[in-house]
Amino acid sequence: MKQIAGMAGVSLGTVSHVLNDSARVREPLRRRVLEAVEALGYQPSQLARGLRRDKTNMIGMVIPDVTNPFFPAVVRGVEDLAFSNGYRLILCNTDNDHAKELAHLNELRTYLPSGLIVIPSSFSDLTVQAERYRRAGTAVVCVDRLPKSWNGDSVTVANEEGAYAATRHLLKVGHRRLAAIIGPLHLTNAQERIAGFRRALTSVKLRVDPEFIQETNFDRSGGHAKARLILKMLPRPTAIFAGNDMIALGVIQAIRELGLNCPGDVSVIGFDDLDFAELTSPSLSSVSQSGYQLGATAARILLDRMTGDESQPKQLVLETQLKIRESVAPPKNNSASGIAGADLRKRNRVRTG
Amino acid sequence: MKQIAGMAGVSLGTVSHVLNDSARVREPLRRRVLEAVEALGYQPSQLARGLRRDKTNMIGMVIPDVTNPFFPAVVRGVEDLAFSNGYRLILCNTDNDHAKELAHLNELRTYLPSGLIVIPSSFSDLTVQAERYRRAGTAVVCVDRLPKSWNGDSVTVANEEGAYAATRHLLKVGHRRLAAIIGPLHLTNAQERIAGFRRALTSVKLRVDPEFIQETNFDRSGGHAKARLILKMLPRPTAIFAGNDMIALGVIQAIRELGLNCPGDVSVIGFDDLDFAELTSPSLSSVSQSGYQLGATAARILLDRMTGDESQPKQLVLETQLKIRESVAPPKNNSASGIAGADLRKRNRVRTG
DNA sequence: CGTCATAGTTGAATGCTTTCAGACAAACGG
DNA sequence: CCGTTTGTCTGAAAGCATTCAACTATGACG
Repeated sequence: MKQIAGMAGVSLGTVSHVLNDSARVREPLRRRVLEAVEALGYQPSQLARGLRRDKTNMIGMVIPDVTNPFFPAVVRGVEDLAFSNGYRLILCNTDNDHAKELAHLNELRTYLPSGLIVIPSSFSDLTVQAERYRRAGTAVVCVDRLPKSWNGDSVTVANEEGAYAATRHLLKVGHRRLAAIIGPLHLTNAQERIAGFRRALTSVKLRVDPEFIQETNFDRSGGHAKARLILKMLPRPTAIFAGNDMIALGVIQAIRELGLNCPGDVSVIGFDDLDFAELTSPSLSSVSQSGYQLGATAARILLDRMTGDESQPKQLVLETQLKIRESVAPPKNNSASGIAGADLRKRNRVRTG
Repeated sequence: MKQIAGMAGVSLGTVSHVLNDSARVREPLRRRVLEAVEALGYQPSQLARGLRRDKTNMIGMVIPDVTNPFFPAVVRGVEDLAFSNGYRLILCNTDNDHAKELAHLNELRTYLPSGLIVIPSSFSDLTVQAERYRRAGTAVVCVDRLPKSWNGDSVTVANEEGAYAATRHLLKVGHRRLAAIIGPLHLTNAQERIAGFRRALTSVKLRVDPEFIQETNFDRSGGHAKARLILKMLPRPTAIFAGNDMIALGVIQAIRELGLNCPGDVSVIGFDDLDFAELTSPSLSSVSQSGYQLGATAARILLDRMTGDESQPKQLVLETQLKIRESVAPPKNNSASGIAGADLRKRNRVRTG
């Protein structure tokens, strides 16, 4: 920068003004500066700039795991908007690990990001942390799930309604013995989805055996393990609502391994409608939500905040859409599914209202 | 920091020394400083630190698109190693767009990252850019593909061998009319894969009709479009080598749409062995490579460089592994596949040697 | 007890940019 | 022709942590 000033015969201040349009500079000078910048291939140090301005052009993004196909979509949504507005993303994976999340959140702040978008892993930290960010003038938007008593901006989907619709569909095609395998219940999206599932059952006066609702991680192996567990209970459920598509994948795998057929013996419906849902065999029915939209919307709110929007916290809830594919079919007529075995274990507590 | 110094009754210099172990500090002072740090919840500004040290604890990572399932795996590999060594990732998507890549590369430098890991989108820029980074003392590692005349560190997989093995397998089960749909040929991995494909054919003295080798994007829609094109040629190929799994997905989709059967009418083999490969219908045969390994290895090299490894550039090449699943089967005996239609168009230039 | 080496501490400079207050010149009004 | 205003430009401070040279105890030794 000093070089530029020298070459253009102006002061540092002027160079800065040209670069930032922060003051009127006469055309000839302006041109000389710009030429020098060009000639030297100068790029301002974002570090120094950030230090001085108390704010960088970075947006922090904290997600559980890039490797889970749902999250990259969100990231992408954020990145697109961020990039086109001159912001860059600094990405952190928490692995749903409390401690890692805290570490990231603490360190990220010292980079003075302009904004922060979080898919929270823990139920409490963020509320405290976000307060610190806000005090430092950094807007925070929460996506996909919310920490306990979150009162800032957020973008989520209508999990409860989505799950309700999915379950209603299962009921409509004739299923009566339903099970659910859901993600960690400290996550609000898992809570809401299971609530939707329950409400649907209640709406037709059906009760579920508590053991037919299993909590696990939002991943394939979790779904697989719990599905094996559930499918060995007799009488076995004729349909399983999976908390997300990864779980659903595990469920389908388990069904196959146990020599059963999906949807013949057991119908499966997932949540997320990931790209591969229509490619699996059988193709997966799912509650569709757009990760990209989620991310883009969050970024939109953030950008607005960054440009001075001081309105009340926004808690946006995006719609979901039910996608029925091959993995859901009516139950077999006499739903023989293991009734024969309903002997010793008295599992027949599920009853029609 | 000034507060800390005040509270502990020492100078700024001492605080810094305690925090960085940059000089011996007597125990009582040291303790007082640490206590003050604790009490105030102080975290050093990474910005100021970076500015002073001419280096931040960030590692820049430039990839084509997080949304393509292969790349997150690489990212994850990098992140794991980076994080556990105290480095953070700053992630940029280029969308295979030359200009965007350049912009990212230029701006990223001004953050003074400690290292840079790139999956290049363009064939030339990086070589120039990397030189600038190196002059600034920043190590650069190239992953997955290389730009033209790259002479720095890199980690790739044995694309040529992988493609060769895959093609040999197709030949072995009896296919003679092979087609390939490959990614952009300015990318080295695409070049190498198609080279492997060709070498396999040559090795059994088979020649391919040039129109049976189609170039497109490494994505589903590309594979879909080109597959539709190829499958309408008569006689139609009995097997298609897809440049990656996304392309393969598009191919399978096209096969289905044209009322054909995979693997009955057309066998398909992909490259990457993405997670979903075993879940599609039919499950996808593929050349397996580990994105995670790729990323982790690159990060390893980078970390070594950052701690002073000045040895010759390393050009690591990881092995691939052939995974045969349902999508490959022997061709139908009389490979009737449209010979009937081999009329007007004289497409019958493929011949056995 | 003076001297000297050593270990421990400090103050100030430094990195790069932004920004604020002030300087300067030209233009304007009286 | 002088005082103001307006429009440009400059110089220096500030932001935060690191680091180097310099300084002060501390203790050893003669």
